[in-house]
Amino acid sequence: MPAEVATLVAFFKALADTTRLRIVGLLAVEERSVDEIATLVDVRPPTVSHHLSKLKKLGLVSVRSEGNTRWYRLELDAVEKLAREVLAGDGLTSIGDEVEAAAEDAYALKVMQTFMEGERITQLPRQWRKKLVLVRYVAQQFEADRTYSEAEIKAVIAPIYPDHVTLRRLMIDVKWMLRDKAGRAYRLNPERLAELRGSP
Amino acid sequence: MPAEVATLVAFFKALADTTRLRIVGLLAVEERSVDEIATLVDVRPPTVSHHLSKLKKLGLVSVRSEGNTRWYRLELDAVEKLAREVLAGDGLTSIGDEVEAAAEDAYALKVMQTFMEGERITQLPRQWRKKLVLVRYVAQQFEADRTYSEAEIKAVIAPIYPDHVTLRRLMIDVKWMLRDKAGRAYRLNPERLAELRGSP
DNA sequence: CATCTAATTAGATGATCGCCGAATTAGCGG
DNA sequence: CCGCTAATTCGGCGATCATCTAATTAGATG
Repeated sequence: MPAEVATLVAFFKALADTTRLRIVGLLAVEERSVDEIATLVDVRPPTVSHHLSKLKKLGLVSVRSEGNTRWYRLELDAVEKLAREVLAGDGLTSIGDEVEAAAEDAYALKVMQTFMEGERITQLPRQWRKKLVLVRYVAQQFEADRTYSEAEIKAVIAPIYPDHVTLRRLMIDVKWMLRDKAGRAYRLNPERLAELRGSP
Repeated sequence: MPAEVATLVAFFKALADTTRLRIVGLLAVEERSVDEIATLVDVRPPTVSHHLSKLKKLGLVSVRSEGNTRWYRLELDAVEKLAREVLAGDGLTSIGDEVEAAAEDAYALKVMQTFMEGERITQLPRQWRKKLVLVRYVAQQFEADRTYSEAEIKAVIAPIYPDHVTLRRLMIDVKWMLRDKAGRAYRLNPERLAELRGSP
């Protein structure tokens, strides 16, 4: 299973402080007491205690009591496990997918609100990705399981956007629609119908 | 060369924010514009710009201009390189060494200030590591290249700490001092003289 | 039981930092 | 050259967080 965003952020936060990273460094060498750490990194013991409790909560560090001094040690396995997730190659990519999946709809919606007014496209965006959103919207206006003549295509598109030729060409470039190689018949690409209906 | 503390902290800081990590995730999949990112992670463009500039300053991200939109991409090499330093096994350890080297003196000083008064040891600390500091101090009071009888040892230690027997035994346990196996002669361990003179 | 030491908790302060809205700059098209 | 879009910069607000001192808990010692 890929890394959760929240988990990774927590991990990075833990090491994103000079004092805390130095403490972790010390514990990577050998176990140490709060008091030792305090003098070695030059902060007061309460501060060290505070940092250690954070690290402990994440399982990066463990304690052993002896008398009334407490010996802290680094849980190297936990550290390496998390660090490895970042390296995993698709570790970051999977975060990207996660974000996209959650927000692709919102993006399409925003683009449509910007470049359309009701059912009509007011202007074609210049950015390719935004253009795609509108082309997809137009393609959704066609029915599956039938063919369209050039005139019929125009009849559907023109009310949405005057320059129907451009939009027809775009639909074909992007392969939402196929052109019959023999004559002048068009039809929706049957292989991508599900894709066209689904939200993304 | 091992990782600098400051470098690593900067790296962790960069990824230690949910929004920023999600942005990095998106860029790990494909290059994106500020505007797209803004809608996908649901913050205003100025915020995205702000984050991207931070990432760029660290070289984790690069830009390409096209018209007046700017396409950001992730520098995967840079990310992996830094992440690998953490995993390097001795990556964290080397930080520990760095901290120790810089502060071991301070630690010894503090221990001595706590448990000594002038030239005299007021009390022997219970923590082993603290005890070591004082034992080392005592060992430094002896001359190299000569031997000591038991009485002479006592003559050196007693003014510093009444229980000279304990301290003598400690010096031997820790191997600052050697006991002649035949008789009753003691001398500093010649193999560790340099260590005894140097500050740590 | 009184005392000492090690550590933690509590409360306060100051700095950092993410986020936003408003204003500004840069590129493009009529 | 004016208007539009994309992006950045600026100033400010609010939250988070590292750090400190002071007070408290827990162990060990005599």
